Amino acid sequence: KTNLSDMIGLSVALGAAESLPAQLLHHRVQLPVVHLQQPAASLPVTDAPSEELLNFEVPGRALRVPVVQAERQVALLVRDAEHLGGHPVHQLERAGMIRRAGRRQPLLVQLLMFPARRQNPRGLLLLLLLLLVSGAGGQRPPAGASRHSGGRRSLKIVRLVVRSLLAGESGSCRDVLGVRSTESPPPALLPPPTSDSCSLGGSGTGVVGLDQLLAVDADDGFFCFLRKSTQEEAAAAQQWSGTNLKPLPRPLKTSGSGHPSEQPHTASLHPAEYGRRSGASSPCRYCRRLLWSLCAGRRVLRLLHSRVAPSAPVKAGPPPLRCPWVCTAKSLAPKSLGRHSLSQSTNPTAYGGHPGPNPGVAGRTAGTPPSPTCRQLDTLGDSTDELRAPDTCDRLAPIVVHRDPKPIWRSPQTSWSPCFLLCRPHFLLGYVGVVRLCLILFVLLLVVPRLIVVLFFVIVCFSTLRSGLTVFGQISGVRWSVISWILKPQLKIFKLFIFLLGFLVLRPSRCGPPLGLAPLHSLPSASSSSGITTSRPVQTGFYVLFDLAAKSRPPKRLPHLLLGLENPNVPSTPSTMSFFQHRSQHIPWQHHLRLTSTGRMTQQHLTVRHLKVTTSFDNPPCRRPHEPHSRNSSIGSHASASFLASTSSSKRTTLIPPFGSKGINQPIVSPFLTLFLQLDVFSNLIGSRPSTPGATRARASAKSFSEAFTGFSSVMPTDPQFLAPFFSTLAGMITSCAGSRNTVVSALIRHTTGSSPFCPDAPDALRPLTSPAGSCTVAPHSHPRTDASHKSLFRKIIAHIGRRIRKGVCDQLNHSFREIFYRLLLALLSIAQFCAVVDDGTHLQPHLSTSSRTSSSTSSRTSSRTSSTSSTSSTSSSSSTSSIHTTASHRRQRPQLTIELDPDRANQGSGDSNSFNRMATSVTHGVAGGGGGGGAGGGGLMPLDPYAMYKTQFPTVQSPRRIKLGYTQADVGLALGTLYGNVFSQTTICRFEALQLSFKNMCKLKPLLSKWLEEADSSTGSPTNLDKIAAQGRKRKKRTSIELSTKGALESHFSQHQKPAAQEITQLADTLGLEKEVVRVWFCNRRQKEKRMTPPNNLPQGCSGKRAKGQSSRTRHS
DNA sequence: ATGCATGAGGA
DNA sequence: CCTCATGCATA
Repeated sequence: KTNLSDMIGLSVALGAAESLPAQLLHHRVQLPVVHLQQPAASLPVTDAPSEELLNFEVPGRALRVPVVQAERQVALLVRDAEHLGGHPVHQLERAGMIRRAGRRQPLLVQLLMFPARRQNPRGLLLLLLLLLVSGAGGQRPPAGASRHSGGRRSLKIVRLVVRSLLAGESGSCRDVLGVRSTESPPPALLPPPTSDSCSLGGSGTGVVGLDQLLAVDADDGFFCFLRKSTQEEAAAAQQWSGTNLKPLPRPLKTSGSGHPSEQPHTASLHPAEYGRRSGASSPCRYCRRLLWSLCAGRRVLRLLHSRVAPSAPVKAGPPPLRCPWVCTAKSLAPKSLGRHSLSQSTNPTAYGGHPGPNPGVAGRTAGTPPSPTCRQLDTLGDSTDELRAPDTCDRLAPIVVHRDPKPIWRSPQTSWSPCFLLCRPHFLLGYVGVVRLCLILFVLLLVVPRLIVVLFFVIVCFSTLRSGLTVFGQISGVRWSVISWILKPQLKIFKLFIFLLGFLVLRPSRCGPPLGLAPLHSLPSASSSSGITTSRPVQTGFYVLFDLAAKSRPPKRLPHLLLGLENPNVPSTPSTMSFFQHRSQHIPWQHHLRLTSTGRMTQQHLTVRHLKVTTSFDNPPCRRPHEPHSRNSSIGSHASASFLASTSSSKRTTLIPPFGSKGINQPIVSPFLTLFLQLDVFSNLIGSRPSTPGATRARASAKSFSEAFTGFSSVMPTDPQFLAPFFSTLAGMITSCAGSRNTVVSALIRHTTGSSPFCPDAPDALRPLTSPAGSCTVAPHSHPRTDASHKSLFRKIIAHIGRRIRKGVCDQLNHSFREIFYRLLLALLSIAQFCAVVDDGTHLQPHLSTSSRTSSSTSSRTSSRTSSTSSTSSTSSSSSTSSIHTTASHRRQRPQLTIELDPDRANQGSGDSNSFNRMATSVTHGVAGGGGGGGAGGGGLMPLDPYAMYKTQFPTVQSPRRIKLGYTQADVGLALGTLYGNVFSQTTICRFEALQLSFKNMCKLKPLLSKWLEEADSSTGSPTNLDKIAAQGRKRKKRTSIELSTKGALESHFSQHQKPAAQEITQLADTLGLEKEVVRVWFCNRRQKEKRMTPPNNLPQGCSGKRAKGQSSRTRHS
C-alpha cells in the first residue's frame, strides 16, 4: 500500500530515530514483509546462518537476500558513517556528499542524508528500512513472489525486530527475528538456494531499494533525493548481482570451532560466502540488526560514493571492523586497498560487491587494537572475536566510487513527483527564498494590509509556475538547466509584474469602490485629527462594534457587543471591508456575520469586529440624554482615535493599523473605556466592580427576581425615560414572540443589532430620543402590553439579562472589561433603539401587529418573521442613500435569505417545536434552506430510528466525492459559509461524513452539503481562502484531560446512572479529584455520545418504519 | 477523528 | 441542570 506520495509525506528526523518507529509501525508505511527462511538443505540444522535468506517482501515485490550479504552491506555502511565523524550530516555536507538547500539550488539537494549517528546506528537502520519500503512503489510482483508468501508473520517480525532494536535488547539476531527452524516453510516452497534466489533484484527488473525512491524529507533542512535508477544502473546492478552473487561456493571446510575468525579463508571466496563457512557461529548481533538494509544499503552507498570527492574519508583507510563477519569478509581483500579503489572507481558498472581477484590473505593482523569503530560496534555486538587488521577492514568493501558526470538531479530520468514539488514551495524557492518572501509579506502586511492578497497570489503563481515547469521538464525530458535558462529572465519579469500589478491595483488609495468602501473612504484619512469630522457631514459614525472574538459562532449566540467609535479609515482588512460593504444593509445580524465571514475568514477567525454604522453625528450633534457630555459632538473622531490604538484586544489592532494616519500620538486607551467614560452611565458599574466580588457572587447565587432586577438596574440607566420604552418594547417582543426568555432576548438582540433604526437612513428615528416621552413609568409590568400571562416571562428575561451582566462582572477575570461593557451597551442600545422605535411608531409596529395577529402557530410566526425581516431590509435599502454600491450585492443576497425552502426540513421539523424554534432563528439568520415554509409541513415527526435512516438518507457519498474534488473537510465547512451563510467547522463536517451527528442534525446539514457538492462539482476552481486572521478573544478553558483510570471510573458510573444527580456528581468529582463541572460536562458529552452511537431500538417498530419510509421517500424526492 | 468545552434553548 | 449543536485543541 505504500506509494511514493505517502513516503514523501514522511519526514525522517535524523537525530530522532526514536520517533520513527511510531510512524513506521502505525501510520503511513507498511513495513516490508520480511521473513527468514532456511533453505531446505539446512533445515535440520538450526544454526546455519549462512543459509538464511532474507526475504524482503515489499508489497509488489519479493526479494531474497542472503543474510550475510545484508550484514556485510550494513556493516560497510556503518563503517563509512563512522568514518565521517562528527555529525553525519555536516560531515557529509563538508565532504560534498550532500548539498544544502540554497537559493541558487532550485531543486535543492539531491543526495541523501546519512542518518547514522556515531552512537546511533539505529537511525541508519530505520532509514534503510524506509528506503526499502519506499522502493516498493509500483513494481509488479514477480510471478513467483506470491508463492513465497508463506510466512505472514513477517510484518510482525519486522515490528518485533524494530522494537527490540530500539529497546537495545540483547540477544542474538535469531532471537530477535524469532527465526526458528520449525517455523520455516515447507521445503517444497522454498526457493532453491541457488544464485537466483540470492540475486538482488528478485525478478531481474532491477535492484530493489532506492531505485524507486524519490525523496526523503528530513526535518533538519537536509533533503535526500534519490532518483529512480537509470537503466545503466539497473544493468550494472544486474550484472553485478549476476556475476558476483551467482555461484556461491559451498562452504569450505572450516576448522570450524564455529567462530568465523578462526576459519580459514580462501582467496577465491566471495565475501558473501563467508557466512557459509562460518555457519557454526552466529554473526555479530550488530550486523544482524542491520540486515534489512542490504539492497538499500548498497544503493545508498553507491550514491554516496558517487558523490564523494576523491579525497573523501573513505579512502583514508577506516579502522577495521571487529565483527568477524564483516571483518573476515574484509580480510579477503586486505591489502588491495589502493588497487581496489582504483579499479572500482574507474569501473562505474561494478557495484562494489565483487571482490575481484582476491589476494587471498586471510585474517591478517590479528592483535591489532580495535579501532574506535570496532569498539563501537563491539559495544553493540556480542562478537568476541579478536580484531582484524585495521587496514584490511576498511578495504574490505570494495566501494565503487562512481562519479556521476552530471548531477543526478539533472538527469532526465529523474522523475520527480509532481505533487511533491507542488506541495513544497520551499523546494522550489529554497528556504532562503521562502523566508524572504515571508519577510516581504510581513513587512508589506504591516504597511499595507491589503497586500496580503496580492502576495499570496504572487507566491502561488510563482511557485506554481515554476513547479509546473519543472514537472513539465521532468516529464518531457528537458533538462532543468535548459528550463531554468529559459525561465530565468521571465521569472524575474513575472515577479516584478505581479508586484507591480498588486501595487497598482490594490494600492490603498484606490481601494475604495471595488471593495465596497467608497462611502467611508470618502472621508479624509486624517479624520483623526480634530475638527475635520465635524465639519464634514457624513459618515463619521457611531459604530456599534460587535466583537465576535470570543465566540466561535456568533450568529446564534449572543454576540459580543462592543460599542466603539470607529474611524472609517481604520478598516482595511478584507474582513472589515467586507463588513462595510454590507453595513448599510438592513439585514439580520446573522447575515452580517455571514457576509463577513464569506470565504475570508475561517470560523474561528470571525474575530474581526463587525461595525455597524448607526448614526451620523454630523449636523445635529448627537445628544443622547443618557450622555451627559453631549457637547462632545466630536465623539466620533475622538473615540475613533482611541479605538485605533486600543489594545484591549492587543494584537488585532496591529493587524489593522490606521491607514494614512500615523496613529502614533493617539492615546492608547481602550475605546470601550473611552466610551465608558463618556457615557458615565457606567461609572456606577465601575465603582462597584472591583469592590464587590463577594457581593456579586452572592448575588449571583440568588435568583430572585428582585435581585436580578437590581443587578440589572444597577447597570442600566435609572432614568425612567429610557427604561420605559425599553421595557415596553420588550413587552411587545414578549407578546409577539411567545417564546421563552432566551428566545426573546435573542430576538431582541437580533432585532437590535440587525434591522435596527440605527441605520444610515434612519437617523431621524433616533432623534425622537432626545425628546423624552416623559410620562412613562419605570415599572415594566405597568406597561399596558404586559399582561399577567407574560409577567413571569418578562421577569425572567430581566433576570436573565441581569444575570448575564452579573456574570460578566463576576467572571471578569476571564471576561475582560469589554464583555461587561458590551452587555451594558447592549442594554443601552436596546433602550435607545426601542425608544426610537416606539416613538417612531412606524418601524416596529407592523412587525408586532403581524406577529400578534398570527401568533397562533409557530409556522406563521416563522414566516412573519421572515417577511418582516425582509421588508425591513428592503425598505431600508431602498431608502438608504449612501449605499448604492451595495445594493447590487444586497439583491444578490436576498434570495438566500428568504427562499430556499426545503420541504425536507419543513416536514421534519414541523412536529418538533424545538426544531421550529431553531428554524425560526435560522431563518432570521439567513441560513439557506431556512425552512421558511414551515407551515407547509405535514406534521411529520422525527424519524424514530436514526440508524435505519442513516444509511438510506445519508449515503456516505459525501466524502469520496469531496476528496475527489480535492476539498478538505475544513474547506467544505468554509464553503458552506460562503454559499449559505453557515460556517461549519471541520469537526462538524467530519461528523457528518461519519454519520456521527444526530439525525436531526444530519437532516439539517444534508441539504446544505449536497447542494454544496453540486456546486463544487460544477465549478472547478478551487477556492483559495487564505485569509487567516489570528483569532483572539476570551480564553477557553484549558482542556482537562481525564486520566484513563478516572475515565474508567466515570464510565462504570455512567453504566449505572446515566444521569447522576448534582450531588452524585459532586461526590464523584470529589472522589476522582476533578472539578464538578468537568464531571458534569463529561456526563453530558457521554450521553450525547451514547445517543449518537447507539441507535434507539426501543422505539415502536411500526411507527418508526412508517415514518422512516415516508421520510426517506420524501427526502429522496427532494 | 475525537475528547472536552461552550452556549442557546428548554424544562 | 439538561439536551443539542457545534467548535477548539489535540490525538
